[in-house]
Amino acid sequence: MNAPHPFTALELAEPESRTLADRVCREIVTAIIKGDIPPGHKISEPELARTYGISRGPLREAIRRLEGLRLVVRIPHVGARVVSLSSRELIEIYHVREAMEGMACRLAAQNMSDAEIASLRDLLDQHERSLEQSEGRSYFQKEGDLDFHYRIVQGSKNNKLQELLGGELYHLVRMYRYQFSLSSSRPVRALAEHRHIVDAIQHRDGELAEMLMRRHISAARQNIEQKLKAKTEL
Amino acid sequence: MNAPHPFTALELAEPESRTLADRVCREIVTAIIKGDIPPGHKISEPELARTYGISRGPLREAIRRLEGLRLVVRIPHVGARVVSLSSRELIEIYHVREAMEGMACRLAAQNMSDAEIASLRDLLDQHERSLEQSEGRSYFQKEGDLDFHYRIVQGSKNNKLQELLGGELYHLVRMYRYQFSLSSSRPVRALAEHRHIVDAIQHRDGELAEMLMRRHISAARQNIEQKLKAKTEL
DNA sequence: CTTTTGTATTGTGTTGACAGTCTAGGGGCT
DNA sequence: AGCCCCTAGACTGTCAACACAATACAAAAG
Repeated sequence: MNAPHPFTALELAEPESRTLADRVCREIVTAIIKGDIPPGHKISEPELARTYGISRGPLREAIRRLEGLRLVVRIPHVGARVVSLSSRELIEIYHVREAMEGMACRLAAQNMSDAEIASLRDLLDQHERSLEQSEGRSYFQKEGDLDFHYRIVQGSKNNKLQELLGGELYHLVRMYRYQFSLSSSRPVRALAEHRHIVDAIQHRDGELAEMLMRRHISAARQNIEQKLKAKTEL
Repeated sequence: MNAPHPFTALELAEPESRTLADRVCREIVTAIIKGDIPPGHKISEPELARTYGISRGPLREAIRRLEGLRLVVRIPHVGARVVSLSSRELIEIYHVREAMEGMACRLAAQNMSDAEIASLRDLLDQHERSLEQSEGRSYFQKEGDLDFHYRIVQGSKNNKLQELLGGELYHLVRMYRYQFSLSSSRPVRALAEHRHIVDAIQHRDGELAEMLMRRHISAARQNIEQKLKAKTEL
């Protein structure tokens, strides 16, 4: 009944890609997100080709796709490097999330089915139990939060929103969380905010839902800004 | 001093791409946007390779990039097709624009330099003259409107916003405009709204600027919805 | 005449090899 | 000793050829 692993909702649809390039692309994505390939690291085509046991052709196509996902930057005749994480870019991403997920929430309030809303409540209950058990450090901090946000985005029934958020931004957010260990340090408060958002959606109050989501993400951003500031002042 | 041609702000940085794949990719992008390759058209690799006089290797990488730009959809072992334009997706894009450009406007109000704002006013004056001359059909309708919006996005100083809007959405918007001939049919009103937005930015009133931009795009969306409705009722 | 199956052909996925470009290291010059 | 240039190596960009999957067509059976 439970998800087999916390990534479920975030993984792309196809479980087994039919082409080498797609399969390797996905492997490299997770390798980058988990930090197995560190930020700024040079990506050597012959080396990676040997590592994954494929030729350079499919690998180059995979890299081209990674470029589209903004996970690597390519310079002609020089090569590709994993994106280096700047705190400035992280803040930028949160501004974009505030705007887009706010809109997603507004649309979700008018487009989500009652069943989806109920399922969303179940997810929050699950988070609460997980929160009590581990005293707020394990599941919720890692992928559960993104799981909630992703469901809202799905509930907007807006494909472009889903593509833009799920296709690029969330990869980067996960990457930052893994490497900066910046996972939400205010899980109890965040959970309460999540509940208020679901309430607004259930009442079909799009404006309120949007405002609450924007505040929620804005608060998370300010929390991160403050943390980063404290870090640099050490 | 003036832009050499109306596309300037929209074109990507590099004037001459150093690699075949990049060059061909850009050529195909314009071909798709202009409608030379119609929506839904099957993309045959050998055919295009002959057309552009290159091998299939770089062409495949270009297609992979087009896939990232959401201009083509690929099915493994079947091939790539140019995206087919649905009116639903067009509406979705305008919802995304409302959210993202609203945020861009808010940020622009606090981040644009006085010189940039002055330059923006010049652009609007230029639009007004062009509007008087052609009685509102030529320049402003085609790319001038997007030029204004793109400058606001640049003014936000948020790279992620620039990437997401300039990299994917604006290509699609231009594509729709070319093919549906849906260019803003309310140029005078739109220009007035643009001026109000710049006023708010100049007063450094981010909240007002965001609200005005959201209304502006929302009005454009409703205008399109109404037009599409009238079209289907014919 | 319709349907189904087998075959042929087109096209995608993949590989290996070749050519041009960038980088690094060493030697010569100031 | 420091700087510049040159050469060697590695790597990226490009091309042509091979293997397999999918589609289209045609022939035969119901």
